[in-house]
Amino acid sequence: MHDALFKYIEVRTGEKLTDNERDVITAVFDRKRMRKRQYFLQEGDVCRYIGFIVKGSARMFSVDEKGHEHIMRFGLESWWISDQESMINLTPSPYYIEMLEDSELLVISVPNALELRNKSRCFDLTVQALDRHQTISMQKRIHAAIGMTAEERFSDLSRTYPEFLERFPMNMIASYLGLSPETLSRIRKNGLRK
Amino acid sequence: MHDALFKYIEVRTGEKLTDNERDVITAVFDRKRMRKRQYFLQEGDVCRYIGFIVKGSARMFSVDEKGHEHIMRFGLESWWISDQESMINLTPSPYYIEMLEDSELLVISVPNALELRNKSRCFDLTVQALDRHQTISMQKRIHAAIGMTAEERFSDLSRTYPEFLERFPMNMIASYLGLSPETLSRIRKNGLRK
DNA sequence: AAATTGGATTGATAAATGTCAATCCGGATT
DNA sequence: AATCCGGATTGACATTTATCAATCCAATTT
Repeated sequence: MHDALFKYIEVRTGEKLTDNERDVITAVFDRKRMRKRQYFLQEGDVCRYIGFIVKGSARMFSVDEKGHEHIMRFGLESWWISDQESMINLTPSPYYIEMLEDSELLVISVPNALELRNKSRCFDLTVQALDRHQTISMQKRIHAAIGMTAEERFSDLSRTYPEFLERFPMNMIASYLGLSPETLSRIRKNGLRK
Repeated sequence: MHDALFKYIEVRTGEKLTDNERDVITAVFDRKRMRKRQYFLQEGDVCRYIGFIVKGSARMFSVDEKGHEHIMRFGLESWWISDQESMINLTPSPYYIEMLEDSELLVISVPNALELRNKSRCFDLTVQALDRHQTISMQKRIHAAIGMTAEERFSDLSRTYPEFLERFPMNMIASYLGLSPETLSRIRKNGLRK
């Protein structure tokens, strides 16, 4: 069912979708089930699809020369997954997108998504709002990364995305924060007294 | 003259501006001269204007409790300055935007900018492209911040924005990279041999 | 010319964080 | 029940980076 997506769009835009818009959207979003550990995108591939998470979760990460993983973002219900740079420039992605739980997605191809923005004003507005929202949240993350200590970053994350702590293992939280799992473990033990 | 902006929009959109569009744009962008060290935005203020740098440069930064400055972004000719979060949500900005050279800007109020997007398709497309571009470059910066060593970040910056090194003092480059000036100095002396 | 200022550099030292190895624990698998 | 495995923790130690203080230099300002 595409209801989760309809609702998401209506909430975001504050407008009601017409029957026609619903049909158009239904036509271009395919339902896709993915299992835990399955890859939505693999390093080296061009990102040709955008996924809307109806149920489940995902992470987008890179792997450096030493084999260490760096988590760029997480995804939860009602979040979108894709590598924007790869999908816009049609360049091979340096990232993996991996499902962290058995998940249910609504998937649209990149060309269809571009076309849909012309057909449905609501969808277009949604994408615009999403871009804006992303820019803002990324700016905050940069601010945290260059200006805060490890402990401050963790406590900031706990406030901003408490659900991450429930949903994802600590070694991934550490990677998201740019820390080693050991350091995060020690921070959680001692820190947060302030 | 607003020519620099017209040219920028036409290059970005690949479309030619109509005379009408040019008039509409000219009507809402004011020319503004600013001197070195003048503030375009101060911490605590709501960001009510967006600036297009015709000539000069700027930095956007925050100041933490210890009085340390953290540079979030630089601006050069043909770059835009504003705090997106503050201007969209009408919240007080945690950032300063300060001119680093005597500069010439084209300034538009936030409400006018929103309206202009409806009046000029080219302008709307430009803003969209800008948002997308920003998202991509911020993602790269996050990747650098959480996954690279200080030395790698500097060498990455040297490749991506060589003009920064020409134009801005090293203590600001250090702040942008999330490093102390001393550490950057030592990296530049020893590092980069790899 | 003298004085001031903003930046850059250097050395000594401290603090933060990473690395490596070992262990532990609980839930899933057989 | 025995085993396996992903994840968390801990200690010892290495490395990176920050901090503090001093100096230097060149460009302005006086």
